[in-house]
Amino acid sequence: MAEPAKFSPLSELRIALPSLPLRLQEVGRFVAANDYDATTRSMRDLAAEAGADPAAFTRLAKAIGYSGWDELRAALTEARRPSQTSPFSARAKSRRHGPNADVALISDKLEAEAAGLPRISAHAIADAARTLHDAKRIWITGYRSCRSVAELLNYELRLFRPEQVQIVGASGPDDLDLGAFRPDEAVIVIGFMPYTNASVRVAQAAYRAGATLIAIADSVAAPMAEGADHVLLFEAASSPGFFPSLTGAIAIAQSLAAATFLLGGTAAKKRLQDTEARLAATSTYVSEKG
Amino acid sequence: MAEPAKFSPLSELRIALPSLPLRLQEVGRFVAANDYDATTRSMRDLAAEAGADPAAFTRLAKAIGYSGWDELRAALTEARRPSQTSPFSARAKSRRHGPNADVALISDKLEAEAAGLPRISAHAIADAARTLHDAKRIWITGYRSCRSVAELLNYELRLFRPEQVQIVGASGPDDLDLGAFRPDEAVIVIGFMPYTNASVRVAQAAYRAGATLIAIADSVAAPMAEGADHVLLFEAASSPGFFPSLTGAIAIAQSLAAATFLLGGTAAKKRLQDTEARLAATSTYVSEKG
DNA sequence: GGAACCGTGCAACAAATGTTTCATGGCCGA
DNA sequence: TCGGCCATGAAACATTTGTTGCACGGTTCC
Repeated sequence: MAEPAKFSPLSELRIALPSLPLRLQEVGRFVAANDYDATTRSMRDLAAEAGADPAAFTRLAKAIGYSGWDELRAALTEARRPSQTSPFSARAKSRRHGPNADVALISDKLEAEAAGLPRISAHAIADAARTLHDAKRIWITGYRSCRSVAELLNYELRLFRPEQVQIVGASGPDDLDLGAFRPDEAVIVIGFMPYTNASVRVAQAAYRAGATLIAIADSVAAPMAEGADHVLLFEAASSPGFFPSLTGAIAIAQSLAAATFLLGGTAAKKRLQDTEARLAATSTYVSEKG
Repeated sequence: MAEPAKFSPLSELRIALPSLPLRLQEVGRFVAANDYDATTRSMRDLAAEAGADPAAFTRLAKAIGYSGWDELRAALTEARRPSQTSPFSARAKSRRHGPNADVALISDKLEAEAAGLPRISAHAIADAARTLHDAKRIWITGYRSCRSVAELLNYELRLFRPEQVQIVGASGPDDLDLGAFRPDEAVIVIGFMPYTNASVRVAQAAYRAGATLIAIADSVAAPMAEGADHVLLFEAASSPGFFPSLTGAIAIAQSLAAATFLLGGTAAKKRLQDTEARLAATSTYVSEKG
């Protein structure tokens, strides 16, 4: 009965709309306008809100080629499913061959990463920064490629909070640090799939010690995010086929450091100036020439 | 019963997760990982796929403060509602002097960084990758916050070229490495204003030794870009007032690594697979569960 | 060692779901 | 004007839904 849907269900609906009975048009428009509710709420619920008969929804579905409302809704649900990376994969495939296929791939990668950045929640970062501001001490963890993110965060935070920030395992085996977590401290764990056992251990230790746990991960389902007080999400898999992308994690780390710095007020500002002055005094930097 | 949800339902779930019974944790993780299906499909369906008892879902919902699964699902549904186009609304609201003006700042920062990424030249990266592919050995340099970029590049390149990549100064004073540069080797120097003397010294040493010099910098006028065979530019100052942004540099580093990997062909692929297999064998990663 | 407790799966329950049937009312063609 | 047709709403239908009571097995605490 239900022919394979070549078009998106919403398109099918729009196309068939004009040739439908009056009431079905009404209901069809309602579905098109509220397709999210259509996938989540019940048929009777929708009927009540649309001021129509429940049966009209079943009839509508059959009128445009589905076996019933259930099947239409299933199609709508699949059409809305997130993480559909189809646009990129399709494009990457089509461009794969050619003289400079690698150039196209790099462009795609950059574009994808740029698209991923704005999805990061600024609110979540601001909240996490407040936590860091209140913490007596800040521990940072990241393994494998996430180590670079951890070290960047460590570096920037230490610019204005030198003695209160530290990477887990920096001064000896990780295990020694795990026992040092205290309830008024904050522990930041950075990781994405596949997750390293070590990072999960750190997160669990932080949780057990009662320390505030901040997870920077690619999913709320990440094991280090369990029991975390703050979870900052980034997209690691935005570029197909290559290593996972870290730009999102870097952006989060830098935003987090900047927000924490702002909360520090004049005290943080003075610390930063002191650090900069010391670096300048030891002639770390190339002197500016006219 | 159902208290007003201050946090997102997924956050509540995550926070409560560790203190839950074993089987409830299991289904909780499943819900967190498949929250879209959780809002659209039926409880029994989910239970079948998760290999758990349907009752567990009801119990999970009650355990974290909801009156039942229906209410939890309703909360998840609302949290996912697409009309929440946070980037614009959040910024528009808090743009003024509010309690959290920092949120607006973070949003701006992220947006600015996203806008900066596509300006990176894919061609320049592809050319530089070709150089790296031909190099007998690859040296990497970055100081201060650029150290994280250097280490990420080092990490990713070593995944498929273990013995030919190394950070300058990794095994002793920098000066020792400076004398080791050879004409058939490549040296990558990463830096932005203000430039550190050390990085400039490395660049000059590479130039004198006749090694191929690749500069990743914020300007063609950067001192380490003088005499460089390849200059990859990124925008460091895109966010006003804060620390310079490193997302551009990270994006370049990752694209560079990916492009070099592609040039490596099957040999590089095999190396990477070997590395991954070794990591898996030593149980570095959290084992995936069905 | 016994008792109380908790976590867990199974099965039965009432409620809600999507579907179908039926009766009604309006419309057009004869 | 009549007869057939179709759109429409209400009610009855079989399923499926989320829930709850109960029994079993393991653990903990006297």
